Order: sequence, then C-alpha cells, then structure tokens
Amino acid sequence: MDDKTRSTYFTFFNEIGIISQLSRTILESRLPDGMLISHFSVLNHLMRVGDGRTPQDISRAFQVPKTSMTHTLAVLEKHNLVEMKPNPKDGRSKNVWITAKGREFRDHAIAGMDPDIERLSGLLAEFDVATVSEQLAGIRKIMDASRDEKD
Amino acid sequence: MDDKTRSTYFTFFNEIGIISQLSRTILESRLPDGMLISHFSVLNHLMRVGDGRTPQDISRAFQVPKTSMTHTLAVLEKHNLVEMKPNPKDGRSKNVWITAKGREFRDHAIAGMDPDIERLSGLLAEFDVATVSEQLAGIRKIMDASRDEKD
DNA sequence: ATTATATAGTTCGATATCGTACTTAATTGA
DNA sequence: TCAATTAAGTACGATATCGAACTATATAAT
Repeated sequence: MDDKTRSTYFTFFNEIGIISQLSRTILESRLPDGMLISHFSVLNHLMRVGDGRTPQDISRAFQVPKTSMTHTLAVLEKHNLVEMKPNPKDGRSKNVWITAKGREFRDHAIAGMDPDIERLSGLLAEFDVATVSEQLAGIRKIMDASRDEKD
Repeated sequence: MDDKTRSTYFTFFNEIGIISQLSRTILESRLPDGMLISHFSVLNHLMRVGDGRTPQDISRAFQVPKTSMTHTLAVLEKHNLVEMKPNPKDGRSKNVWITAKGREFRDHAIAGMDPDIERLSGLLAEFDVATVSEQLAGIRKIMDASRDEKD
C-alpha cells in the first residue's frame, strides 16, 4: 500500500482521537462527581436508540467487552438510573430500561454543556461542522458495518 | 442557544466518539499482549513532535492527569521503550526519550495496521478522507487552543 | 429425548485511570 | 535573604476496564 494512503488514514484517526479526548474532557468536567463518560454514554444511547436492549446489545454498540458493560450497568442501577429486568425471550439475558431519573440525568448533562457549545460554536464559525458531521456519519456507518472483518 | 446548534455539535461529537472507539479497537487488536493505546500513543507522540519532553508536556498534550502519565511512562520504561533522564533545566522535572526499541515498536505497530487501512480505504473510497481530515485538523487546533476556557 | 455446543451474563484477578495528598525544587515578593 | 507560593513528579487508595474462567440457559445434532 502506498505511503500517502497510510498517512492520510493515520492522520485522520489521530485527529479523531484528539478531538474525542478534548470533547470527553469537556463533557466529563460537567458531570457530577463519580459520573463518567461511560455512564452518560449508556444513558444517551438508550434514549437515542430506545431502551429495553440487552447488555450484549449495548456492549456491542460501544465495542467494549461485555464484562465492562456489566460493571457500568451495575453502577447505573445502583444510582437508579437504569432498571434491569429479566428478558422474557431468553432466560440467560436481561433487558435494560432507563428510569425517569436516568432521563433527567442525561438531559441535565446535555444542558450542562450549553456554555461549552456556545463558546465552541463561536470559535468554530468558519467551519461547516454539520457537513463534516454528515461525512463522519457516512464513514462511521461503513466502519461499523465492517467492524468484524479482519485480515 | 438554539436547538439546532446544540444538536449539530452533539451529533458531531457523538460521531467523533464512535469512530474513535472503532479505530482504537482496531489498533489495539494489532498491538502485542499487554500493550494498550495509551502506550502506543505516547511513543507515537514522541516521534511526531520530538522527544526530550517532560512528563507534564505529554500529559497536557493528551489532556490526561499527570498521575496517569506517570504510570504510563513507568510501563514504557520497564519495557525499555523510553528512557527517563533528569531535566537539566529543572531539578523537579524529567525528560522523556524514546529508545531505539521504542521506535521499532511504534513503526511495527503502524505497519501492523496496513491490512486494516487497506480494507478501509477500499470501503471508504467514496469519501474524501483527506479533506475531512483537514477540516478536523482546523477544528482540533481551535479546540486545543481554547481548552482551558470555561463558563 | 439426550447429549454436545454455543451464548448471556457474572465472578475474579490484573492492570489502567484518576483524584487527593505529599515531597521536592523553583519562583515570587516582601 | 528568606518566607510564601507555585509547580513537577510520585505515592496511595478508589474505581474502571479488561481477559479468562465459570454458571445457567438456549440451540443444534443425533
């Protein structure tokens, strides 16, 4: 493979990683003590794609080991932000439901970022973030669909 | 602030986060056992921007606590991938130098991703990754420069 | 039907990450 | 000059993340 392709993709993923880290830091600094991105992300996911999913569904969506998700969900459940119920279709499995408190928490966290988004949208006025975002969504969908292919 | 701006930025950072996680998983699966993204990233950083930096410089670059960097550097040093020397300009500080073995490790890790980049560059042919990357670099630079402003 | 295999989730031990408190050295300011 | 403050790195304890092994249930094979 040619050097240019390698360097293009490597640079791309590097930029993605830096922006991801910067945005994580911003969001995390707005979350209450003890709450991490992992917790927020699961709640946000459940509201975006709908709740009642299994832990496996969620761990696959985030591309993290199921054992990590067990732990994250246990924390959320302890804080009454989600409820775990038996999966009526599969005795081994569970269904995860977000609680009213969980919805509030997520909405409040998003609202808490308003000053940051205000500031950033001013600073980034010269960029077409919406269009870049659409491109990224396309790239993400393809990467997501091919995630298990290897070699 | 209007809902559209909020949702644009929120979607943008969400896409960034997903792609970041997908690319991290790909890279990490190519690293030898026990080596994580954090280790690779530091070596890569030292080669990109030059070594001899202080631990603080590096922790600030990655926007992680200095105590996390202490640990990461200790692991790298134990594996002889970096060397820590006293900072001649500041008795409290250190300088971090990448070793020949560290350079090899980083180059080898990058080469190990070739099959993935090959595959992705085929799948993503319809996207102008280089141009998106340039946009991201611009966004990243501004975010990076304004990272400590708040409220 | 019964056994073999695969799957969902948990437990457990190891390492990573992080916040707080501490040590040591540099800098500031009276 | 020297006390007060700031800054770099580390030690330590708490939680997060992860891989391997395990339990319980579902599915497949005969």
